[in-house]
Amino acid sequence: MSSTLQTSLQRTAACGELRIEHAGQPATLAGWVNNYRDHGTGLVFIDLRDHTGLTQLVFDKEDAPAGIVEAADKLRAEDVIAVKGKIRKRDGGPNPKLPTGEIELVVEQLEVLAKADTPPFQPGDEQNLPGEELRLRHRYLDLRRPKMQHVLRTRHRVTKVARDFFDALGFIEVETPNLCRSTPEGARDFLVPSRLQPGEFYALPQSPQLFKQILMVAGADRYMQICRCFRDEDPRADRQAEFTQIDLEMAFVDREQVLETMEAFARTLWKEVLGVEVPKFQRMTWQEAMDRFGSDRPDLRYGLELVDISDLAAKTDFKVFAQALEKNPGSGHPSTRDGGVVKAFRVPGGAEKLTRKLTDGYAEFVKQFGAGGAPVTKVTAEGFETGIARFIEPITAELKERMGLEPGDTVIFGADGYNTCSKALGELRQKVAKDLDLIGKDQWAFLWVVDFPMFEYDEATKRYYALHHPFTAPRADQAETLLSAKPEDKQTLLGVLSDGYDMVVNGSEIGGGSIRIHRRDVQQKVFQLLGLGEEEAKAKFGFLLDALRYGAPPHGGIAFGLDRLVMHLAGTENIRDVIAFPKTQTGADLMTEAPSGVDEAQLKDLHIRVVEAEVKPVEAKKLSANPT
RNA sequence: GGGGCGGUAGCUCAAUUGGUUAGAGUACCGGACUGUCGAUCCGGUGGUUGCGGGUUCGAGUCCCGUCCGCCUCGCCA
Repeated sequence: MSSTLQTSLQRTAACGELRIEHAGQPATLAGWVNNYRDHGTGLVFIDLRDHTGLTQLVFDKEDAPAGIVEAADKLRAEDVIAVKGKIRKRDGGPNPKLPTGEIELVVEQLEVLAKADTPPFQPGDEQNLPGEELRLRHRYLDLRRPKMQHVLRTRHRVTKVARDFFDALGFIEVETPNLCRSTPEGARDFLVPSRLQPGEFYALPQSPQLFKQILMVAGADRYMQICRCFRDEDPRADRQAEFTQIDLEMAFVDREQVLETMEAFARTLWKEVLGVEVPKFQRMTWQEAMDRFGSDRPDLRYGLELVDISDLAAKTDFKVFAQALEKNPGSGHPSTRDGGVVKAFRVPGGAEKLTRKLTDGYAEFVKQFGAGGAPVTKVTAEGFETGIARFIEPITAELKERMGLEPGDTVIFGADGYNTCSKALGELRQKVAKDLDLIGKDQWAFLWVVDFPMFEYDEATKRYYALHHPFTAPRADQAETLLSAKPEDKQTLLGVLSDGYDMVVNGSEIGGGSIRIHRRDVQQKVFQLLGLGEEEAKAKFGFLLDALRYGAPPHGGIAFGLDRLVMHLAGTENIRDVIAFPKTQTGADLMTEAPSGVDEAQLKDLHIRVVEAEVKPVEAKKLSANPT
């Protein structure tokens, strides 16, 4: 059957909205054929789908004009049709699985708007989800799935709530450029060649950071933008090279005002989207988060807290402990010098639940974070047994007291430099929580992590790096220390705290920001410490230094990761699920087959020559990309 | 750049130690059927086991390379 070019039937209802009270009324529906149940010459059932749900259509020879049942007989999955008929209470009894399950539409008029080829997979079949590769290749089918429609709509809801919330507080949305100057710090830039200026390049923005600061200097007062950002680094389950930020900045504020505003936004979001009342956020310093959880974005939905037992470990004869404690000797806080530590966490009831197989796996697991292993032991009424029990026997009483150990617990140890030890145990803590199913459903553990160090020092390149970014202000009480410090005052500089903050929920960083530097001398000092010479700073950030010269208000802000917010609100573990057209791990869009080669003429315009040896074998790529 | 897992019918998967004609469910095609809703029943089509090479009497299975996808370390101011 050929389909029509235009529909003469106009929808009067969506497929998910008809109820028993509509029985007796006429209705016109349009949508996709989800499913057909063909009872032969006289009776056909079709489930018609749109983004709102399903309605059962009945084509019954006894109730329908001649020819319609025969036409319905030919309908297949994903055909697009419009139907007109009468709503009635179902003859065959209700289907409790459907919201529309008490009614059906008796079809009197059928229009086939588009026949569909047999689809590679059926969006209506939630039981039998195809592989993600296929879903991405046929994203138009994948997005028809009710779950994906829900995500699209959740995402819309989030941006809508954001715009309304901040508009009510006097924020204005301002667009900033996508063709930007490349910046030296931070992630790898995506570059765009300039046609008009041969050999020069734009960079796509990693964030509108400097533009929004300039807007504060320009008197915008309160700025917001929902903007795309680009970082040319390898993706992860929660990270895409191209992602979206809800970007915000406020003038004449201190940290407290920013945190209050942004916390109110997050709570509004959870209330509006999920109906969840989020209690006031906890706050935790970066140092405390690292000490207790081995992470700057701790998941507070469960315990398994890390305890420093270095002093007790020093009393044992265990070589692993002794060697760790000798690492990176020096004075000062362990976090700034990576001094050797021994830490441990208690797994309540672990003696029974943590099998040998699991704990052996943990030893392997921590190796990927640079740790040598993860010694374990079990707690008994008398002391310890198995694992490293005999080594820690001398400190039995003290260890039990320090960690609150109970018989039946397992203790997992880590011994290394502070950074490695914290990272390894922090990651292991999360793994144990998952393995033992300690994470309750529908728990929301929000917190602010504050008081980050300004700098970290990289031994390989022998220089400081900004932990957040180079425009983050030092905490007010640290400014003088910073200004008077010399680059060689390493202990002092590594101890300087910034006025930065991260919003964290369930172990995931969903927003990060800071009070910015609004004083030119402070900004210059930071550039200097980061190894940017005066000339270089002027060349790369002259516009910022100039702007700071002409009257900059104190300001600060935050950027939320929109994709991650939606992940949490939609309950998905994968960032690709909340992006309509995401890319794979090799940066490919499987539907459009981007990236692609371009014409010689285009390259010539852009003054670009591709080095042949580095071109990927296109034949092989195309062959496996198109199995059909 | 490193580590791990995967790729078999349109789709989801199976195939003993390397051994006969690579199977099942579903989809698709044909037929039957007037109350189904994962419809049912009968019959049928459908495969260069990602690609290339190697070992072997014999490879979906073993080896090497490569491509694609996922997880991850590095990276992500």
